[in-house]
Amino acid sequence: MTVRTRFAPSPTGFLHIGGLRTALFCWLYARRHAGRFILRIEDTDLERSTPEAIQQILDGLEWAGLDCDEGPFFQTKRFERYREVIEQLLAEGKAYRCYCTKEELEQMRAQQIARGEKPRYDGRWRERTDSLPGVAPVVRFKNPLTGEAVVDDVVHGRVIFQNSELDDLIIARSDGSPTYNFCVVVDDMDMQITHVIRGDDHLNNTPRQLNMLLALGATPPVYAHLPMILGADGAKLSKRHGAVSVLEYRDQGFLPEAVLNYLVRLGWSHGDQEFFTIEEMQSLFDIVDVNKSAAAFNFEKLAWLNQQHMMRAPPARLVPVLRWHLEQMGIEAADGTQLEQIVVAQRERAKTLREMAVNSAFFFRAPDAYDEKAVRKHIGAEVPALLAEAVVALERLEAWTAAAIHEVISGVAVARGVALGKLAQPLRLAVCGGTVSPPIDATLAILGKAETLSRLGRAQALWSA
RNA sequence: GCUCCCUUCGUCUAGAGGCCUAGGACACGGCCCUCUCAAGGCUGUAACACGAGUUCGAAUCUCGUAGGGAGCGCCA
Repeated sequence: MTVRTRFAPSPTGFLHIGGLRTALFCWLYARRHAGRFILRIEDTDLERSTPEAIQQILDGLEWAGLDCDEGPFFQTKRFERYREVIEQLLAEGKAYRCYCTKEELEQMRAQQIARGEKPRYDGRWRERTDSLPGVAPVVRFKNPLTGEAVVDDVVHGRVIFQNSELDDLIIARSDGSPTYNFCVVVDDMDMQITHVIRGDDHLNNTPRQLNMLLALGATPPVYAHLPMILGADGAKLSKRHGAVSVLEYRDQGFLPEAVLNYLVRLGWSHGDQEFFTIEEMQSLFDIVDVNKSAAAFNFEKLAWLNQQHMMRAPPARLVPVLRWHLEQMGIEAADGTQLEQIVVAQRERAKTLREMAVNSAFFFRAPDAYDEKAVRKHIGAEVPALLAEAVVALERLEAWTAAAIHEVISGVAVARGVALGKLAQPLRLAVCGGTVSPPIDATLAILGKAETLSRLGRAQALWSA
């Protein structure tokens, strides 16, 4: 039997990082077992579902590279099918119409809570066959009164629920529209889902779904309930924790493979390994290795992993991403070769591609000011003469490569009897306006001879005065 | 309130009864490397929630306690 997993988000907001983790585990499990990954949009809540949210989810998954094999399916397009199954259950006596009003139910709940009981429907219409004129009924599923629902969860082990704890849930609203728990059951059955992998906030829904599946004569899927992802403070993940939407990570300069690598290690591990390529995740991931406890999101570790991925990726992989971030800053960088050199020079000194773009702006824009503190520290009385000598030597240089530049600069330093730093820092300051850049030889090589000399000239004029 | 779930360094985790003087990673501190910043190397601080029990032996098994979370909707 081929493995079939599904990711079933509801389009009531953007795709958030917890949802992406769930999607990732579903996707990895399907890929690992040469199965199928199915995308299903659970949009039965007509009030809150929006087309923008649907697009956001699709964009997020595409950016992350989690491609689906089937779908997206939309529950709103399957209402006829749900109606059919509801009729079937009604006809078989496995469901019934309930004419309770919302007010009546609310009162029931209030009384139960007052008595310290678990609020639940008491089944007062379960055996009635009459109707109440003027009231549009809901349809309820006849949950077994006795016995137990046993969920053999891959991550939690066997979890047993007493049927007596469960009530008869509504499967069709008074307007006839089907409800979430019911749609899930019909869809998982129709789509022949073999493994339901989802957040463990759904663990409590599982016994109801299991009972409905059994009532419909379907073979229940394997269940795996993943631990939740918490904010850095250990509280439930929300907007105030910063980036929650998947697309924000793209905008902040994270690589999708790094985000996935970070997420896969939340709740899953493979010995002591921290770095995983997508291919490694696909071949190593297994739900039996998922642990049970919730994990707090840690931006520093994500940033570290992002850098690790940047350092190991082929430079050409990063070029278009860096170009995009530069464009966001109003910098048009046409020369791909130069961008590739920048990537190689900068990737070990930036955690994100956005940071790399910021750090690399000076390659495209001559500094309009020099860091004052640095000028005071590095531009002493001896610097103009030192710089002048370096400029002369650089002007003579034909082969403008990092190695040749290095030779020239260290040659000047040695000749003047000063440490390389005494020359490198003034050069750096002149060329990029600050004290931080890749090694000075590489920096000048990337900048080009003409631009280097032009910037040095400007600085000389200023510092000689 | 009731039901269900969870509990190893600050954080992510390794750990399937002796291999644990509890390992790795992020973060943090120190040292090294060094033209700046990084990256890298070495190194340090730091955890089995608590209490019983089972066992020759428990982070690992059982039961309690405490703390955290989820669910209990004509939301998904």
